Amino acid sequence: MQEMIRRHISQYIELNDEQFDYFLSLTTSRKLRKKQYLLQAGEVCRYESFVTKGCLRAYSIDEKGKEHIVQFATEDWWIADLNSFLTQTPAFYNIDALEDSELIQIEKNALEQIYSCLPQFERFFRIKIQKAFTSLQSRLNESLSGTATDRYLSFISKYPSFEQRLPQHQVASYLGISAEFLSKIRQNLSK
Amino acid sequence: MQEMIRRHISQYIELNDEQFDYFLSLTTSRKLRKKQYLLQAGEVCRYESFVTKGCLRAYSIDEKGKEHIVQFATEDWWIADLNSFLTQTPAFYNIDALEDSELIQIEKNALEQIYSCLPQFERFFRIKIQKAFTSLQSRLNESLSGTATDRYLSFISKYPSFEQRLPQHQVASYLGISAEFLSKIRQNLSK
DNA sequence: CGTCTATTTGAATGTACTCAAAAGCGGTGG
DNA sequence: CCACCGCTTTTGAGTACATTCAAATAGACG
Repeated sequence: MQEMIRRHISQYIELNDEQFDYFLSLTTSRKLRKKQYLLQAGEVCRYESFVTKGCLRAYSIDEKGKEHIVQFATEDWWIADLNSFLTQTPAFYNIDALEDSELIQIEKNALEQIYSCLPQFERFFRIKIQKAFTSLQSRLNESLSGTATDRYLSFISKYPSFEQRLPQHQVASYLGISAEFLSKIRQNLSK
Repeated sequence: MQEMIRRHISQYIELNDEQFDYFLSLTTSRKLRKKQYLLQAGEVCRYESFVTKGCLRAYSIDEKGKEHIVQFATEDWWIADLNSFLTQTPAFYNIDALEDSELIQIEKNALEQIYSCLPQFERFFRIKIQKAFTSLQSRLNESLSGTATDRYLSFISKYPSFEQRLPQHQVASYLGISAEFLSKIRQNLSK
């Protein structure tokens, strides 16, 4: 599970044993049970979390009590309320586990220590966030331009495995539609 | 106008005269007339552009020929098709000028040279893109959770000056609604 | 086995879109 | 300086996409 994050980081920057051990020494690991919160809106997001096992979601709750999923994270993904983490202010999003999960976590102080000792990590997180940005932009663009059916088809082609793994109403929440309507969309597609 | 970008960068990282001059020596400046393209979908996005004057937009065009604005950029903003710029592949978005504009541009090679000579620029662009990410996330969340009226109100409170500066149908395109419907929303709000 | 949650189905409703036409506004040329 | 042209905004009628609410069915888990 440490190997997992090492391979992940090594895709973007060079890292020798000593450097990696230093990085690891500043992280902690953690297990979450299904349905357990990693973060609740209003708390400060203390960690960026790398998922080594399981599946989590970040979501907001609107005035009517409805949930809106902004991100899923499975193996090899990072998850946090980034704004809360960076500014150490109360979180807007909730994060919880959709399956029993395992994480490697890093605190803000530790991350800044890493940035100063191992500046290539600036690069690593710059690249990661750039990728996250462009895919978020494409998701926004789809939600501006396409119909719910378009977005659903795009979702299952981008993330085929999620289709198996996630309950339908979670996918509906991610797509920004009601669970009932997703059911109707699927019914239509199957003919 | 060089002063403008210097102040902008100095908000995030330390920069002495020599370093700034080196940075500047790797940039070029450019003027655009209203309606002129900075980038057309299909071209490779060669530059990240910092706006010192004027206003630009990045937008996609869907199958039906409709435009969807993903970003505006006025003074002190950066604009690019980031995915195209980073991977040097054909752009998905178009970028053009909504007003006569002036830019400071940097090419990918130049930027990488800067990253290696002045590593604090890694930090600068990491921070910039993190902010862009969190505000994009909040925009997506609004489009998942709220009605068009909510999004319009949020838009004018976040960017009051845009309201003056931009034609209404551009705002509508940014919000993901038709120009006619925005007109109807405004009519309702004014009573 | 029973309970709780997830999915499906249907009817009524609401939100936003399309198309068409009219009104407003700004710039340009005669 | 005014008339005209093009573009933006408004208004209205009809339509499409997605929601809500309710009820029935199906699955999952202790």
